[in-house]
Amino acid sequence: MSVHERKQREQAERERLIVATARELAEQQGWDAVTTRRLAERIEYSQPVLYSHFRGKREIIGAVALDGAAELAAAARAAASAESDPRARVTALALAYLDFAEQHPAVYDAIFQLDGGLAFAQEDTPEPLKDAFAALLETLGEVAGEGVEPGLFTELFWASLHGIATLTRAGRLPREFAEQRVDLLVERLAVV
Amino acid sequence: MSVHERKQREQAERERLIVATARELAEQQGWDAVTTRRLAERIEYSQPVLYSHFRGKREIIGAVALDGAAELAAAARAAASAESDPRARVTALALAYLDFAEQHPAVYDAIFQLDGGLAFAQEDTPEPLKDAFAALLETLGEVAGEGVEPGLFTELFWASLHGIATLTRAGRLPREFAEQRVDLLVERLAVV
DNA sequence: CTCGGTTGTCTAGCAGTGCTAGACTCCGAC
DNA sequence: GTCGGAGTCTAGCACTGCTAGACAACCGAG
Repeated sequence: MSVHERKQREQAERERLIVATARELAEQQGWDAVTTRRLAERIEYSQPVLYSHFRGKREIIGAVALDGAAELAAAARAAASAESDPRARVTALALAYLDFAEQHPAVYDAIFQLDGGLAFAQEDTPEPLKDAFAALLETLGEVAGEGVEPGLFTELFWASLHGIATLTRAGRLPREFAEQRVDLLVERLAVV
Repeated sequence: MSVHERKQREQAERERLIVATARELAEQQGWDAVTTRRLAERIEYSQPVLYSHFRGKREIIGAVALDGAAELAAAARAAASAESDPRARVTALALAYLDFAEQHPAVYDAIFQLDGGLAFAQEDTPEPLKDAFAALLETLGEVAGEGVEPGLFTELFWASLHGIATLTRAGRLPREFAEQRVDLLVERLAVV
């Protein structure tokens, strides 16, 4: 039995290696550079090995997305917990979110932009994704305002952040005045 | 000379055909299905002909984006002009924007999501893109509120709409309650 | 009305993509 | 020590964007 267990351990180990390498490659050179050949070469196995762990490239992206979602949730909670005033918390959360998107564009894309074959906003949504939303909800729910469903408010606030993040990164929004935009967003949307 | 002119006319005609066909194909089957081979087949020419009009696929996407931006601007102005009350105008604009994104996902992607090799938010930004932003500014500038730069406010509002549009279309946001989200956005962001 | 040259178009091919069938090797169980 | 199966690789498929070079068609000059 222990042989079998060792093999399983090695299997899991290699799976982590694949995901970590894919992420690294994506962050260094963008997702376009993450080809199955290059990925295989980096992990020092042949291409077909990838397919014994994942159904295809899409599932690898999905795996990176799940990892990233957990980190995003942690970053959001860390930023929020550093502030006591509700409004300051929201600002900190927003800045942390945008910072994550800026610092880890490839991971952000894996989560929100690319097709990782993941289900969103459904019962079978993977836990890390649900939890990332929950992390936002914890802080944003407090400033939804009376008569406004916290979930709906969180969705809206999140969508706004997502729009800012993606448009900025794609060069559609000037980086100038980024902070003013966030301030204005918080000032108007958040009800104290 | 007239021979030369005729050739130029035919050239321009065929260029329109390429762009229109690319758009049609993208709207029918998504941009992934828009390959140079398929596109060439549909316009009943061989692949290299595409490259005598455009440097590559990216420029074709860019051309579709410019067409689309003009339409988006027109749709925005049409929606806004149908309302006299500033707040109602903003709501109408927002709904028109989201409706455009929903009805023409491929074109919307060409403008805001894909790389069409276009410059944004710069001096050399193509006119249709500038004009689309101007169309938003016309209506949104009115409700920026005191002491808030209309351009900045428009960018923020637009980013929010963009976030809603993309997250909804990617299945990240439930279509349910879409209208409530817009109402909330307008209610909070727009200052009458 | 013919002929040369330009202009336009096509065929064929390159290097790359995601993915897979089938051969092979190696290792644990008997 | 041998056998069977798990694990891995080589080689290849059908596709991608893009291009070099052969070819044909047509225009203007004589």
